[in-house]
Amino acid sequence: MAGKKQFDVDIVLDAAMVQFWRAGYADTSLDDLSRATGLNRSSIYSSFGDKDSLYLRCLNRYAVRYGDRYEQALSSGAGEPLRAIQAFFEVTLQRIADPDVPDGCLVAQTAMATPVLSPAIATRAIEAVGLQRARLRTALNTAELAEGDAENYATHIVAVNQSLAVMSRARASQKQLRTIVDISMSALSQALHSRG
Amino acid sequence: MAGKKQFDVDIVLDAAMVQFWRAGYADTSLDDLSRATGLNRSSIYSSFGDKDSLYLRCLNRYAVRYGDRYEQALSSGAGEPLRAIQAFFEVTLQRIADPDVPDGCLVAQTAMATPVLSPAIATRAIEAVGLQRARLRTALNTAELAEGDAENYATHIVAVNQSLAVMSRARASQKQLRTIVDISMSALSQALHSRG
DNA sequence: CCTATCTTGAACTGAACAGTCCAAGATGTG
DNA sequence: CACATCTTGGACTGTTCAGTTCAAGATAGG
Repeated sequence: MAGKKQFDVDIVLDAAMVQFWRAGYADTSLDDLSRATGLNRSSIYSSFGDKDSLYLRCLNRYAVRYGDRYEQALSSGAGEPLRAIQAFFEVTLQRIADPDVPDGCLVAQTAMATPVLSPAIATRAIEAVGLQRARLRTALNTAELAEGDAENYATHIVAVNQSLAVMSRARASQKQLRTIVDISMSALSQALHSRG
Repeated sequence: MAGKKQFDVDIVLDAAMVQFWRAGYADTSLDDLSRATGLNRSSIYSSFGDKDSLYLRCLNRYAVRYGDRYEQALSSGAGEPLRAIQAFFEVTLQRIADPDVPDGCLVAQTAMATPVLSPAIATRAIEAVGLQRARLRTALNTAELAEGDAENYATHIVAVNQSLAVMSRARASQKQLRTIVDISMSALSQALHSRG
């Protein structure tokens, strides 16, 4: 059982990420991680460092993976902000509908726990939210919308997107989640039409 | 030091509530509770039962206290849904601005942790969200809005209200939180005016 | 002022925790 | 086949956890 690494780092990180995502930092023990990944404690420590380091790596992985998908969604509706934002929300709605990953959102959950997490982890979660807002601001920065409005709608949309994490954990139905999104979309549509 | 209770139950529950609210269930130890309340472990157990029972009691206290404030806000704008909902959001915005209590929201945070909390606690948090939605539905059930719209806006507003908890923990400014609310208010205003 | 009653503080218990260590043994090289 | 190298599993450490126990002593009633 040695000589070469006996596992695929990406698969292990995915398993750890899902475990943290489902149960949170505090309620995930190293035994949980060992069980979820199939690795024993020594291998986890030698490959990923301590619990904080592994969590940070999982959070980064999550932020990059879904960040890419959000980015892609936003640019798929290029030039048409309404379609871009709809595609953006669709990423979240589909993730919540996917039975292979937990409800909620690792970033939202990390943000909620900032008072008890290490500064590095808390900072990373806040950064992820800020990056999300920047992406949205760019997608909304068209002739159809005043600059300040782009900023404001970006803030609103980031928040509504996070609210889906809370509501999905509160057992809201897919239909209810769509309703939440639809009303924000109608507000955006209104703002775009009053100018365009 | 005995004969009569040496403490005020309400003050103790408030202290425990704030502790849970700030740090969450998992990151609050009985030592933390003992420190926060000034009571020792025996007194906590004899007066409130185990950690789960105390948490549930704090959650109920939170739900009732702020539930009353939300209720009051909604009825303060009687007949005028727009004013009622604005007052509703104001309760949350002022709570977040209050330096005497933590950011975030005990209900939102409990909802986020449903996968690792006891069923009784998880159920109570989900109930609290449902009650909030019912309150909003009632306040929105006017001639100015179709019945289905009242339901839909209630769902949206509950979600946006929860999003303020996440965003406040992600260090959003008061101004940003107000922007989030304002855009939902504009959507509601639009829906009301297109009928009234 | 005496006694039954009740709160309280501190010590205790067994379990779970994060993190460390090392012998066993599989691997790749020569 | 032999040896140096590196991963791995499991045992171990010290700490912290939730929950229990109980003697010390304060209180209220007679």
